[in-house]
Amino acid sequence: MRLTTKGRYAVTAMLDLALHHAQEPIALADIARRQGISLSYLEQLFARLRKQGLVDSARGPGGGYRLGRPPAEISIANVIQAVDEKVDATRCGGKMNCQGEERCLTHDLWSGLSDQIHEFLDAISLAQLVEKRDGKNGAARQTGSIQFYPSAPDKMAKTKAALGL
Amino acid sequence: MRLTTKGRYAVTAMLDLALHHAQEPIALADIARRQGISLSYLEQLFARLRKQGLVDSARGPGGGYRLGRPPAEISIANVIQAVDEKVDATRCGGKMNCQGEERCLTHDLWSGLSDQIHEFLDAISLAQLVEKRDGKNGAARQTGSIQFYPSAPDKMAKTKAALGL
DNA sequence: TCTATTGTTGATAAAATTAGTCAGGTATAG
DNA sequence: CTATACCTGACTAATTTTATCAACAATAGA
Repeated sequence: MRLTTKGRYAVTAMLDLALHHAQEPIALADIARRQGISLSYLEQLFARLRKQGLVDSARGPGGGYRLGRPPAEISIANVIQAVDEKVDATRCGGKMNCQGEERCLTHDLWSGLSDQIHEFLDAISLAQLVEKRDGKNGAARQTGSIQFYPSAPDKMAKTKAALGL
Repeated sequence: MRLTTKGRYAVTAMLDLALHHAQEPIALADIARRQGISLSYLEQLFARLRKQGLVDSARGPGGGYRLGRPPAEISIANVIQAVDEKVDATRCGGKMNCQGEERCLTHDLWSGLSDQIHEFLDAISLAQLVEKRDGKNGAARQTGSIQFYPSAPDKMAKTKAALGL
């Protein structure tokens, strides 16, 4: 799991879409203007988001993009993975041909952590982020009260367990 | 909070050090060989880690690096922040001069999430990762039972609260 | 004490990867 | 038709990673 500006742009754009969910399709040009991201870069990102089914597109005048499924069913991890093609984190692909005991050991530790991060981000949906701030007006950062991904209770349990709770 | 290969290398190297904690200093050449990271890159990373006091260095034959403080007192977030100089995540530095309502809105959502990720990683120490696999031999990834950062119980509570628990 | 060895430190630059731009094409509503 | 907005692929810029080099520090052994 990697977390770069690319993923941040994608999440930001998807949040923008989620805020206009169930309305007319949103043109990328609007998102570009609102979020301060270049149109051409957005086009590149949305090509991938579309391939993953995270968004639907409509061409022509009045066209644009819509969320491919309800915001509650799109996790942050979904979005990031769609645009940030995964790099073989361990560099020994599934800890084979990984010579030396020490190496596999640290690689195991890292990939364990990496899994935790992934589960963490997979437990947060677009809907949650949006709902969260509907309660408080604009004070989204002070009080962090993020709920778990509701449509995947099994993952929630898993993440809770992972946190030792 | 950014999560790139650079941070991964740093964490991997620090884990390697943690595994040899309280022994002789470890030469970077050893880590480079064991973890498959270029020596020169490690030298650059460790220059930063040293400046942050996360490691101590010893020169001369038999020299190398040691952890700067007990592994239980070094969080993953510490390591990543030391090498990955922070990028202004919102691009409107603290949500000022952020024209347009929509923009600040999504930026708030993002920075809230970003804070969560940071707290999450700050709640995991090197010691925990190492201890974790001491129980199970090599099966570190299947059962994720990461404990919270023991020397910072306040942060643990904060993270728990952030998760809505 | 002198010297060879091992290893750090810092600067600089090349190679490789990633991020972002640009110029054109395609579909569609009016 | 035509204006809008998606789509695609080639291109450039920026960053990350590796490599090279020149000093410097500490130690072991003669």
